[in-house]
Amino acid sequence: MNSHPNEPSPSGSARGKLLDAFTTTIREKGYAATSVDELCAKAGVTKGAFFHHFPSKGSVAIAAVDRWSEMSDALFARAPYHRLDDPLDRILGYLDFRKAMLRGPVAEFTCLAGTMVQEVYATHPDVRRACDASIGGHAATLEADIAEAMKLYRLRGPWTAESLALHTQVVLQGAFILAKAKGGAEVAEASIDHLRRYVELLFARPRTGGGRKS
Amino acid sequence: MNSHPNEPSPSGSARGKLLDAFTTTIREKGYAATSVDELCAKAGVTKGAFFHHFPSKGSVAIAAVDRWSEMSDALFARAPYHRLDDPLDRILGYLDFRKAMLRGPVAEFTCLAGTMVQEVYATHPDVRRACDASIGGHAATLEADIAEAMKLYRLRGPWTAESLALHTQVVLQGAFILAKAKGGAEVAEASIDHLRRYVELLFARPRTGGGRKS
DNA sequence: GACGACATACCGACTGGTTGGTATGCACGC
DNA sequence: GCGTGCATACCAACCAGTCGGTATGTCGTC
Repeated sequence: MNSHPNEPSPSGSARGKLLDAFTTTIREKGYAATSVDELCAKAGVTKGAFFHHFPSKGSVAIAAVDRWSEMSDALFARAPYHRLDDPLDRILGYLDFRKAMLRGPVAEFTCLAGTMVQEVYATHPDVRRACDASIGGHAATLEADIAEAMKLYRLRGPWTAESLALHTQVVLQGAFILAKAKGGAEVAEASIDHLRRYVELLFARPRTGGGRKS
Repeated sequence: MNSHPNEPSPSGSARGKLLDAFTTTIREKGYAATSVDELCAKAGVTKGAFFHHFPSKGSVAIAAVDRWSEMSDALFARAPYHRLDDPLDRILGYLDFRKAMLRGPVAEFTCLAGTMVQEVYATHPDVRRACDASIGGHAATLEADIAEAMKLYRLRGPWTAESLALHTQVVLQGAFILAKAKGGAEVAEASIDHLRRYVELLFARPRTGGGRKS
């Protein structure tokens, strides 16, 4: 899946540092506004190193998105909500986890793939595909829990596990945009609250206490 | 609110044509990847005309977003769902209207402000503000109907009219991103369906038939 | 109704800096 | 002695923005 044959490209190497610099810079300024020179400066490497490791600017984008997917897969895989018994609790746990991630500057909690795909979807088809795979792949990790919860609970309305999984990503991506527009994460938090409430309403809980939560 | 003293800058004039070209091009390729020369070529005017009407590239962005707001305000203001008696029906009518707008190429139904703010939120504060005002202003037009519906129906969960209005925009903006990533509007439609179902669940309808709808 | 003074709308050549990308060189490990 | 991993120097294309100029009004005033 990585563009280089083997090597996980550690952050210490020039390649890894370029990937890091790309990821953080694109989330701040976007793809087109970020120049190769700037990337090299931030990574502390020269342009020669850049074009030694990547044949073009677009190819770093693909490599960075691939690595982004791997790192976020790992991050979510080891998150504590997976240990919950009830699949619905795991879904809600995922949303709580995402909400808790909304800390610090906007550029530090937003999604690389979502940010980049807006700019390049029409001009760089291969980058678009990589971003789609990243978002879709992440959504797919939710699908199993959703499908399992659909068997356990009485449902409201006809919908598929896939569409709900994608809907969670829609809300998150949209929340990032509003957070950028407003300059703060509060809107994003409120929207995740709405999404959480929606999920709770979709799966009619058999019994036990009411729902508090903002 | 317009950057020029009077004049609504009709589409026939150089200024209007530049605004049109800007709006369509940015939704395809983004802000940074669109050059002033390209804008002039698409508008069929010269660079001299461009810098006669706008002091900088960034200032077209602001003028274009302002015009975008005005035009979309007008579009939604004359939409038929406003004639419905029930405020909840108006909210659902708005969502149906938005869903029906998802036709043709992705670049033709996406939002200028949402697309642009991703790129410039950290680098062009004035453009960011204009985008925020555009999205926030549009959300505000929903708030009255939501507030009215909140008085008529029994509600599930604690939330404000403002947060739900913003949540609708979050879902729409996110739906546009996923549509760009996947290269089609289907995800966006499915997400609006989810949002519609959420709204129906939030406002507990007193009686009368069940809810069909996809 | 002719006159000059000034404004608006636009043209297109030009500039200095930046862009993505290339060509070449070199140090070091195997 | 040869590939890997860089560094330096360089390039043509392109970038946003400038500037001197023109064509077409539109005033006031005599």
